[in-house]
Amino acid sequence: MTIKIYNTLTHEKEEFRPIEEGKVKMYVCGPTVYNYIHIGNARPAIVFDTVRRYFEYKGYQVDYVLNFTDVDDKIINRAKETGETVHDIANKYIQAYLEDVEALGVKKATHNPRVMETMDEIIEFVSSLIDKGYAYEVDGDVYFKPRAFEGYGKLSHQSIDELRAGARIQVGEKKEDPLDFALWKKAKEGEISWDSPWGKGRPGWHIECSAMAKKYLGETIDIHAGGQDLTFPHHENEIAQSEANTGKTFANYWMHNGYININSEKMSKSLGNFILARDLIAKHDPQVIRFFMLSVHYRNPINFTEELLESAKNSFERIKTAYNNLEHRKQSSMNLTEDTEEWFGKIDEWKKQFEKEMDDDFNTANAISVLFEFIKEANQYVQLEQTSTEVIEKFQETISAMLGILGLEITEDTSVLLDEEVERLIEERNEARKNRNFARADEIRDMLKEKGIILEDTPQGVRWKRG
RNA sequence: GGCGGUAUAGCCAAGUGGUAAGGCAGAGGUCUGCAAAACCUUUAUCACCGGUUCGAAUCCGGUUACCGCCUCCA
Repeated sequence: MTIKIYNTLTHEKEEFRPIEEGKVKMYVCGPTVYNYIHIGNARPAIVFDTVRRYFEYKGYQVDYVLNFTDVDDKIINRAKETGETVHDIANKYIQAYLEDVEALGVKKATHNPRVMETMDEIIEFVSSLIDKGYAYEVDGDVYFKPRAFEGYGKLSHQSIDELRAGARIQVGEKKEDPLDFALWKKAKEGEISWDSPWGKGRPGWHIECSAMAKKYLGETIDIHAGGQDLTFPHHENEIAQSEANTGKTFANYWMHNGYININSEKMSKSLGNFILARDLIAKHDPQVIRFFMLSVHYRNPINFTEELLESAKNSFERIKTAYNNLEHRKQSSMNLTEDTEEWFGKIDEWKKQFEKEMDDDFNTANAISVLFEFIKEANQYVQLEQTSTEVIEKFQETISAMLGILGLEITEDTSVLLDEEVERLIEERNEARKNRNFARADEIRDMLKEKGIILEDTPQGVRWKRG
């Protein structure tokens, strides 16, 4: 089965065909590092990490590039406010980003290029665009001319004349056309800058991604991804720059994730209604946060509330409970039962079903619903009179595999060994139950509950967990 | 003004032509000494109007509401 991807370029789901057999070259627009990331920034990190994981699960080798914008007005302003250097600010928040995203189960990118470290390539790129007549220099600034690039607007599906109405010229800019955008900005007095053929300055925002993608992935890449709001102008401009420069298709597939809303309103740093990823991680199990994000299709908006997160927590708990109940049932299972093979077949079917949903434009919402149906099957199995260890283990492996694709895992309880005292209490309770001294039995169960240990009596003996 | 998206049960959320997945919450039942967990049963005709079709949540037209992009933004 091939993977289908909804391509913003065509507004259709298309079968994924890699440029190079067995490989995926993927570029994801990363954060501007002037602050801690909010949960809206966390969404693409999680979503595209899941895309990557699924490709890898299917046997692809994925080159995953995520950049850091470490030279930008906001960073410069931030540095002015705090008295730190631009480098300090950037380093601090890059570190913070990596921590936050790791907590959320995001794998490390193959490359994490930074603007400061890509300056030579950027300057070379800009020069090339000037040479080819797509860009011009005015008094230390360099601008790109969208009108010179045929096909401008093809990603955002806007005609160049309609875009014109929205374009503005800011004070001090010397554009020939309002649509023109900066490739290189002349340095202001005392501002961080780099030498270039046009004097001291720094790159415009869009050019960095074109330069980095080319540097690490080549002139044509498979997938370019980012938040919906980057479609225009950022990605539109990237296409224009890259394709004007190379004459080749920049990216075959464009993927854009939906926003996270707070009270049905877009969350953004500019609106100030944001929740920092690290604050949320401190309060909630990051796995639950990830699970919550993946329970909605990546292109749809997510409305965030504490209640919805709570609901996601309970859902996720159901999966963990099922897994742990399987674990407990292992002790009372036999090596093989007559229908072992039959169960193996059934389990494989569920896995295929799960993959089918993922193949369809990474429909994690549907994949999760398959997982829940599978969980139900597992729960039913656990209650059979005779169970096979192999089948139980296969159930567990499959649950882990499905979760693994989503970047989730059943974490081992590190404090899995009972204190001797607790063990003794469970034993005592068993004795009490035998003697039908239920008052004492309940007393012990309540006592343990207060210590965070939940006892459950099953036909196969006492099952306990930390709650 | 231009472009685009969304509208499905109490809540969340899938579903692009054949009589509505899944989860949370609720109700009833089974199991249990009681509980827990689990299992079983139970809750919608898909914003509205009209059209196409044997048949539409799903296609077309219109209406309403909300949201986003067009300006830094995941």
